[in-house]
Amino acid sequence: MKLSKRGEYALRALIDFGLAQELGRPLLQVSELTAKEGLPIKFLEQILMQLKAAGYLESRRGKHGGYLLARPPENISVGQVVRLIDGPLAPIACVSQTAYERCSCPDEEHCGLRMLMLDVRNAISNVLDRYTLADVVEVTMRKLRKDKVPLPFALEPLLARSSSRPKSAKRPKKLNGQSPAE
Amino acid sequence: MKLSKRGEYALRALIDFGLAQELGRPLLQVSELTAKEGLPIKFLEQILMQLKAAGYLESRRGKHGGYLLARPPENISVGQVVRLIDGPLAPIACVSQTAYERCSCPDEEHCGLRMLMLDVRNAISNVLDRYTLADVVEVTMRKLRKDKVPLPFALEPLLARSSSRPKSAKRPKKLNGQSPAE
DNA sequence: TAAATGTCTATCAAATTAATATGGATTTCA
DNA sequence: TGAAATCCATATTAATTTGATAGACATTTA
Repeated sequence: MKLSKRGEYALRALIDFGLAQELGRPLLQVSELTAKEGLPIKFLEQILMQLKAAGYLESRRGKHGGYLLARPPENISVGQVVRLIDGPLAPIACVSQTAYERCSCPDEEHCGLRMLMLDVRNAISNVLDRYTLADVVEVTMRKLRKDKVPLPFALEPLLARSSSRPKSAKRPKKLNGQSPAE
Repeated sequence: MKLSKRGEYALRALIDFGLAQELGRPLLQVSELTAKEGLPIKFLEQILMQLKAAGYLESRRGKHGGYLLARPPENISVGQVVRLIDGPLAPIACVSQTAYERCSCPDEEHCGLRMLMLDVRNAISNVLDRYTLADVVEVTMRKLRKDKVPLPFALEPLLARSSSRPKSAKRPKKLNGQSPAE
């Protein structure tokens, strides 16, 4: 029932982009991400490109380039991201809602394994398809603040003054005066 | 979130052993199983040996040998079987209850991904750890009967008269007069 | 004693996953 | 203008896992 590293990194990255946007600096460089999370940079690049191709991220090229969310986090379903990267949620193809495939058993309609795995699929979907990136970011932020953990993603890493505003900026959300970390 | 073929075959086999026991002929040969489910015989052999080593099955060697359940189906947790064959239920190791491992993220306690995946783990566990083999067999039997599907595992394949009784036989459960299939 | 079965271990092939490498295109800015 | 920093694109490889096959052996029954 594993989530692949690729899937893990993709979600970590998206969550970071969500946090970054919330904190007023939506644009992150690949190198910042790999530094914060300790991931192989070239591998992460591939993943970000895939997320971009799928419409989750957009990018700025050149010297002070980077990636940022292309859509409001409320609009990004965690389940869809997992499907993009790791394939269907269902443990076996014959119970997948999005990628059904007949399985080998002689009588699907009376297959005990299938009934069981359908329950599992639905259980997984009931989590992943209910949460959006915004939910995950929100609960993360809440927990960080509650425990007074320094928030990540300093407002200005070197210079990024002229970079664009978040696409669907919510109210700017005044933060408490934490010193940024890392 | 895949279940491996190995896990799939293991569960299919156990369900079949459960049905067979319920139908009064607990002992099945590997060849019968591969015939019914269409699986590679040598691969299934390995899996059955693993299930035997783990105490789920016992075996009879020699001419009219085969495998049968070693424990009452009520006592076989589907989740434990999946763990045996496919490893922990948790999508990532840092939320596993049975095989916890620290993950790469700098602050586990405030990791959004981790909170999310913990929910997924619990959702999966809430299905797989609640069902026993007996539950799966029962619902399968019920459905087969409701739809009047011929029940599998004829009482006497060739000769098996002298084979042992089921270990923890429940009431013999008079079946309706279906003709056996396959 | 021969046939039918499970037992055991080794090996292999294919697929998937994870990562690395290399060079190119674009932008910024000194 | 040109060098540095970044994203872009593709190819390659290394490691792991998965799925399966092979073959000799042991045991039981008829």
